[in-house]
This record gives sequence, structure tokens and C-alpha cells, in this order.
Amino acid sequence: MQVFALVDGNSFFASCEKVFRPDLTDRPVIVLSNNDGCVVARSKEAKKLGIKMCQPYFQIEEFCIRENVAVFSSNYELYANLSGRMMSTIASQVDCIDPYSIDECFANMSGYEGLGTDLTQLGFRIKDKVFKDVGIPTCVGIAPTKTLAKYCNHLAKHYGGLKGVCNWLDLTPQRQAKALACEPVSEIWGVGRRYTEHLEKMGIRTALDLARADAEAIRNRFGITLSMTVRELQGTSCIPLELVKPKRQQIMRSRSFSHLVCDKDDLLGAITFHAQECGRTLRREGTVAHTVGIVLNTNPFRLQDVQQQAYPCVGLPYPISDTNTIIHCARRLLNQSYRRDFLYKRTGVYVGEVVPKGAVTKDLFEETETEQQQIICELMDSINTRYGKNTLCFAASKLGKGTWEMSRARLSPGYTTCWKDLPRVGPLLEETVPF
DNA sequence: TCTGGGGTCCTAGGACCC
DNA sequence: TCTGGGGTCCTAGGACCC
Repeated sequence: MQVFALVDGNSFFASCEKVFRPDLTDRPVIVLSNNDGCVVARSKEAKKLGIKMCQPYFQIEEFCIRENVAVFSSNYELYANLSGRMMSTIASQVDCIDPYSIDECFANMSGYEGLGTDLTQLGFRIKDKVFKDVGIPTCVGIAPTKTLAKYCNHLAKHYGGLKGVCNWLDLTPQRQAKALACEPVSEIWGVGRRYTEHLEKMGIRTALDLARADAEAIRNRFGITLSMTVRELQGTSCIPLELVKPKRQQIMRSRSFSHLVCDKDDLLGAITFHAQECGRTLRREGTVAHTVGIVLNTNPFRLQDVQQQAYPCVGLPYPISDTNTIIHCARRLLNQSYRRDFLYKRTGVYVGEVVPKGAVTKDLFEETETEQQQIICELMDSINTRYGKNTLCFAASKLGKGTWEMSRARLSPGYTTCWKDLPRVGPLLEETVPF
């Protein structure tokens, strides 16, 4: 039988801050998001005070002073460092792990029972070792599916009697049902706010209701993802360990401003910074991107303002990782989407269709290379006639068999073997683009 | 006054082809 | 003159996660 463990750092960011500050051991600690906007982590003492996750800090600032809460701005480098140490410590105790987020990972526990290992004891060993070596307190959930392991981890966190480790296989079927019956369906991994609303309307209110639902009916109503959650609650493993992390497809860098911004140069400054960060990440990871986009948001909490949530994106003639191109594209997109009368709160840059450098891009075209060259030459001629020589066309490709559209053609001689469909991005440039 | 910053996956429906 | 239906690709939008 397959068995999974989920090891999760308790109040991870807050615990990280405590590692190097023994004087904070019993004090309430909270960590704030960028710009100190809202609460993203709370120590158990802070939770006891009633501070909520994602609570805007300005609402509780005075309260925190009064209650002697230690307040930290987030320090992601520290957290990433401690996360890495936590993961390698866990990995030293089992044969393989599947890191899921900065503060938690799944571990393989299949096959240990045959060797006479008690899984609950193994859970305690992992927990003790991580605390001793890294200083981070954790909880461990053990179960035959990932969803149940997540749920057991939740139980381990909330029931002190379990001392931080909960093994589903130790519970009798009656205890299992009783535990699920006490849990609102919204606590289950994969059930968010929207699904909760819909499920409740159908009379599915507890985790037990969901576990006893008909997976086929759930599939028809909600799709494959939620039906897998149902089957996992029933004990059938549908979500395997991911031992090889898929390469990420997108890199995004964005930040909120601490104030509202309407000046284009201010936005440009921020966008240039984010573009540099994207380029740096691409080069560090040895990857290249096929699209560049920007994020442009007004403040959705200001109902009195005109709202814009824009994510315009442009396809590139060939994969890139250099900062100049990203900045150039981002500036163009800003020029297209920026509105002088809007009050902006957040901006960012993202690069998409990220692949390892040197990867062969899928060739979607039936034409031979010679025919493609011919088509490119014709299209370039027509564009040069219209816009002048050396015009670079960002936008994209072919509409159907034998039908090419100029505004969708990629016009880079020398790159015909890595063609790829790209989205339409509006009118052609009427400028010469330096590359 | 002040409300995070990343990501992924699935699906319905439209466009297009034969 | 009549005008079907299945397959595929793409996209926007919706949902979820930490």
C-alpha cells in the first residue's frame, strides 16, 4: 500500500524569525507581507490573541503594541535558506521527498512497514530531527493519500494530544469517520471558497459528506480535480509523489505600491526593476522565455475608483533571457495599456512559455523550411513597404492551413526552425526596434 | 490613509478544418 | 439546393494552492 507523509513547518515564517531570537520564544510573533500590508504568518501565541491570517496590519497596529507582539517585515532569503535546510533534513530520514511549498513537503513512506518500521515512530523521528537540527517545529500527517495526509497534518496541528504526529492508519474506521464529520468541508485540501459555497448548497457541509459523495457525480458537476479529492478522501491515491519537479512555465515579479500612482514614469521605474529581476531569474535558471507581459492593477478596495486589472502580453520572435528585450517589451505594453486618469496600486512583469535554454521548440508548420523562408520574405517585403525597412514585428504566425496574416507573422530570418504560434497583439510597430 | 506575491490546472466554447 | 458533425487548437475565465 502507498503511504504518504506531509511534513509542515508550524507558523513557518514566524518560526524562522524565532530561530535566531531565543528571547522571542514565548512572545507572539507576526510576519507582514511586502509594504507591511497584511499578516502572512502568526506564531501560536499570536493566533491565540485572535490575529487573523491576511489581516491588514493597519487594523491591528495599536493592538500589537498593546499586546507586545513582535512584528517583522518578511525576509524571504532567510525563509528560503531555512526551508532548504529543513528539506534536506527530512530527506535524510526517508528515501525520497516531494517539496510542495516553502514550508512543507510530502515524503514517501511506502514500503517501510514491510521492513518493520513503525510509521508513527518514523514521523516522530523526522519531527524531532528537524527541530534539533534546524530549530523549526513541525507537524507530520501520515496517510494512504496526499489529501488525507494533509488532513492528518491539520489534525496533528490542532489536537495537542497527538503531540504533532497523526497517522490515519492508527485510527479505527469509526474514529476516521468521526474526525471527518467534525470538519467543515472547506478545510479539505482542494476545496476553496467557491467550491464550499456550491457544495453547501448541495448539502455537503462536512468532510465526511464529501468523502461519502459520489465521485462521478462530483466530476460531472465540478470537474476532474474535485472528483480526485473525493476519491483521495475515500482512500484511493490519485495524486502521486512528484519526484521530478516540472520546470516552471512562468516567472512573475510584482509589487504593490505603498501609495497610489498615476505618473507613467513612476510605473516605468517599477516595471524596469521587475523586468531586470525576471531576466536575472531566467539566466540564473538557464531558461529562456517566449512571451513578456506586464501587470497593471488599480486598487480593488477603492470602490470609488475606475478599475483596471490588465495583464497584457506580447509574443517574441525568438526565445530570450536578456534584460533589454524584456524592458523594451514591457515599456511598449505599458504605453499601450496605461491610462493617465487611473490610480495604480500594483505593477509587475512576467515572462511566459519558459523553457530550458537550447530546448527544441515544437514545429507547428507543415511548410518546408524553403516555403517558410519564401513566405517570410513576402511578408517582410509587404511590411517594409508599409512601415519602412528593418521593422521588427513582434506579433505572431499563421491562422490556418495556407493562411498567413501579416500581423501574426514572425519575421526573423534565421529562426524559421523554431516557429511557434503566438497570440495576436494588435497593430504592428511603427518604429524600428533595436535588438 | 493603510488590504501580498507568487504559481498551477481544468474547462467551456469559439474558430477552423475536412 | 440542401447545409452535418467530429476533431483539434486556442483562449479566457474560473478554480485552487501556499
